Parts: sequence; C-alpha cells; structure tokens
Amino acid sequence: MPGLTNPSSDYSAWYNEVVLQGELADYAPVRGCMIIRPYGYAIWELMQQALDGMFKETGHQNVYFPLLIPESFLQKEAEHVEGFAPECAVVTHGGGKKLEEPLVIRPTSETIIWNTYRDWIQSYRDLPLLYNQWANVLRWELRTRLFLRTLEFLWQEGHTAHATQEEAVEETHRMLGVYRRFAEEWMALPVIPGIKTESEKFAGAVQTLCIEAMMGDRRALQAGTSHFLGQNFAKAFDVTYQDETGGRQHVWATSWGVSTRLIGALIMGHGDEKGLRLPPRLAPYQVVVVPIYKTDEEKTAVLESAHRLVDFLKTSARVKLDDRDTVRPGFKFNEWELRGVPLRVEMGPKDLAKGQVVLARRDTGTKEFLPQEGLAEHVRATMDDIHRTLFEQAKAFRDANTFRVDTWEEFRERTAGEGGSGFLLAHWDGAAETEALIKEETKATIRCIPLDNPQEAGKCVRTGKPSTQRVVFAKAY
RNA sequence: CGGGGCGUAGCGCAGUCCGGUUAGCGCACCAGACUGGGGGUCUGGUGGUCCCCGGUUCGAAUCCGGGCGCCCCGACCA
Repeated sequence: MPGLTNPSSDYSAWYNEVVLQGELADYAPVRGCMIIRPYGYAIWELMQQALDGMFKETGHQNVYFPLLIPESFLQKEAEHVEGFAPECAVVTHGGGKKLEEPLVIRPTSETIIWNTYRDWIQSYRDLPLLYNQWANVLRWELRTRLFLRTLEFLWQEGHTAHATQEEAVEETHRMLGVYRRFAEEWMALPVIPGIKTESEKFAGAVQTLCIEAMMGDRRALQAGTSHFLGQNFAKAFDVTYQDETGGRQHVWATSWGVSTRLIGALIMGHGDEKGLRLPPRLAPYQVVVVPIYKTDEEKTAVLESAHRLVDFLKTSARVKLDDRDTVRPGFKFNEWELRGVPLRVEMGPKDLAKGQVVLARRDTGTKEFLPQEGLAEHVRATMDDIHRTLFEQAKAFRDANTFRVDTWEEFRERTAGEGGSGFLLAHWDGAAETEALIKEETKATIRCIPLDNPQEAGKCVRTGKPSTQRVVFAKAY
C-alpha cells in the first residue's frame, strides 16, 4: 500500500486518498456518484443511530415519502423552484413511453410532503406534525467531491408543521441544538451555531440556521442546517387548519437536515498525515486487537488469549480481532491507523508471559504497557479521553485560525492565495451587495451570524458603513 | 460551461514524439518456502477488447479524423 500524500502539501489529494485507501468509498461508473463501502457505511449507520435516537427523544417519528415528485410540485413555491430547478434530474420516460408529466427525482422533499400535509391537517388538534425521513436525494451538482458533494447523497430530512410561528421557530432552534450536540458529543467537532444571510439561506426558507465547522485546511464546512419556513409552503400548497375559535390559519413549517457529508467533516476535522482519526463514539471498531507470534505454538497461545480478551472487551467496546495470517503486524498497524481506529491492542508472546498488553492510541500515537486485568475499564476511560482530546485539538486549531479583522487590507491578506483563510470575524454593513462584492474579490463568504452574537459598534470591513456586530467570514466547501 | 490532466492487467504507471519480434515494469493476486513486536524476502505462476468508431499502411497502443468517459482547478450548491 502506498503512503499518503501529506495533507500540508496537497490537502485534496490527501483527502481523496484517505477515502479510497481507507475503503470508505469508491467512485461509481457515473460522474459525481460514489459507492459507499462497508467501513464508510458503518460510520454512517452509527451516525444514523445516534441522530435517530435524538430525534425520537425530541418527539419525532420516521416516515418515508417517494423518490419521484411531479414536476409541477417544484414550481409552486417561487424561491424554491428558482433555487432547485437548475439542479434537478427529471424522468421523462417510463415503460418505454413518454410521460404525461415529467417526474423530478427529489432534490429535497418539502413539496411532496407539504402536498400531503394538506390532506393530513384539518384542525389545530392535528398539530404539530413532527416527522423525519431517512432518504437519498439527487442534485445535479457541477463540481463533486467524495462525501462532501456527490450527485446522490444520503441524508435525513425533518419536516414539521406547527400551529404558531413561535412553536415553529422554537422547533428550528431545538433541532439546531440537536445537531450541535451531535457534532460536539459524537463527532468531537466544535461548531459555530448561527444564522445564514439572505443570500446564503435555503431556497424557500424565511430563515436558515446552521452549524459551521472548520476543516484541517482552514476552510469552513456547513455541517447541518435547520430552516424556519414560515408559511411559505403552507401557502404554496394551501395547507390550513381551523383554530379553537373556528378561524382558518395557514400552518407554520420547519425543515432540517444533515447528510453523509458529515463523514467528510469527520475526515477533514480530525485527520492527520497517517489518515483518519475517528472519534470513538462513531468508530466502527473502537479497538483493534493485533496478535503477534512466530511459531505455531506461539500462534496458538496468543490467539487463544486474544480471543479471550476480545470476548472480555466486547461488552464495553466495539472490538475487532485482526487475525489475518496474510499480512504482518506492521502492515496492520499502518492500515488501522489509516482507517482511524482509536485504540490498538498488541499482544505477543512477551506480553503473554508478563500478563500484559500494549495499548496504542491513535490520537496521540502513545503506547503503554498494561496488565490485562482491568483493561476494559481502562479502555472505556481512554476512549472518553480520546474524544476529549480530539475535540480540544480541533477547537484549539479553530481558535488559532480565527481572527478579528478590522481593515480591508488585512482581510485581503488573510484571504489571499489558495486554501482556507480560517474564520475571519469582521464587521459587515448588512447589505447583500457588499457580501457579493467581498465574495467576488476574496472567495470568502459569510458563513453565519453567530447566535447570541455580541453586539458592538463598528465599521464594515469593506465599505466602512456602520455595523452593529461581527459576522463569520471564511472560504467554504 | 471555461482551464488543466488522463484513459495500456484489479491498482499505479512506462512505452506514443520517431509505426515493426511474443506490449513491459512495480504493487496486488495464486502456489511454495523462509519469515513475523511498525508497510517482509526468495522462487515460480495467473491475468490485456492498449477507452470507442473510422481512416492511412504490408503492419497501428503509436500517425490522421471523429466521438466518449473520468479526475483536478474555477463558476453553482448540503
């Protein structure tokens, strides 16, 4: 197996190699599509389990709507059609015949869902509707990257309906909070929760909330979004309910989603020159046991002992025994490091004799000798520590690459050249034209206006016009 | 859609400029032996529509014409 390109010399080559060599995914026969391999899919399944549990804890139920949407549905919400029509794939033929009405392959499901909600909602007693679906969607992107932006991707999309604006807004924030917790507590990634500007918000939303993370090349990645849709879709699809007083009201809506892009965030948020570093809670294998032996007698003894150890550890961690006889230990070390397994146990004749094992940490690269007794406890504690360490490292990196920028000169300097610029906290006059101008001149965009943003008087970094707060600029994926 | 790169064994590539034995190398794979605490060594072996179509030629991976596809960089976006 060839070595990895160093991330500091060519970040995107490094990223692709981690995905391909680590066997997370492969290219598909069709441009921009990918095959998710077992190891990559296992990470996605762990993400799904954790998120699904959090959705259910917050009162949501899963549903499934169809892949195909009548083309006319997309056209009912003006902003929505403008945003999505250019990237829709359209089915025009079926069964060898031209269809009466073309069918769009869903780029997102608001339209088909709200078309259905019209029938499901009559009274305030029917509300709220708190539904989520796990699905694939298709967007005909021009430029694709494994996991970060593929034509087809897997995601979850929550679609809720509420009687009042207050309730819907509260739901939007609640789900952003869920995403933030997931990012921090499962992915070990610090994120900035915030509000998108008008030009960056979801097509059809009144307000888009997001969490923004910093990748290893100092670029920003939007890791999740939660939209307050107002009554836009209710009006487009004529969804109303009768309130307690007998009056007819339009329903208030939210939608929110995260996708397989999060796997890309994991890679770029924690990876190093050896490959992936998985946070333990999302690692398909949390511990890999590598037996070491020369002779047949040693092999028998070591494997027997290794099996006992694995059975023992199984109750407290996801353990993989790598008993392949076709590759040597050094190869296994490198391979599992590339694939980001948080902990490795090495066990050989010398260890057997001493009743110990070698425990190696992926995050710090340190090795320690430990008695087999009490190992499960130690593994559990170490995994918690790895999670903390990954989070702290990512946060330290982000903080070291976050700058308060007050002059246009400095802004230009920090965004010059290829690669990321870090997060630039700068004043902005609030005008879409200024935002567009800055984007054109520097490639940096406003990632978000942080929630609970401190207010301070200042001058727009580009125009010098008065401003009341700093916003987060960055070059983004 | 613009710019760049590439298409030859499962993967990575050489050969193409300047046409000519049986298309080659590394890795992987198969068999065996020795090995085994950080990406093993040796011996033998399997595996090819040279992206596709057409043309030139006694002869094309190589020259000419046309087409297709993928990757990377930008514009669009989770």
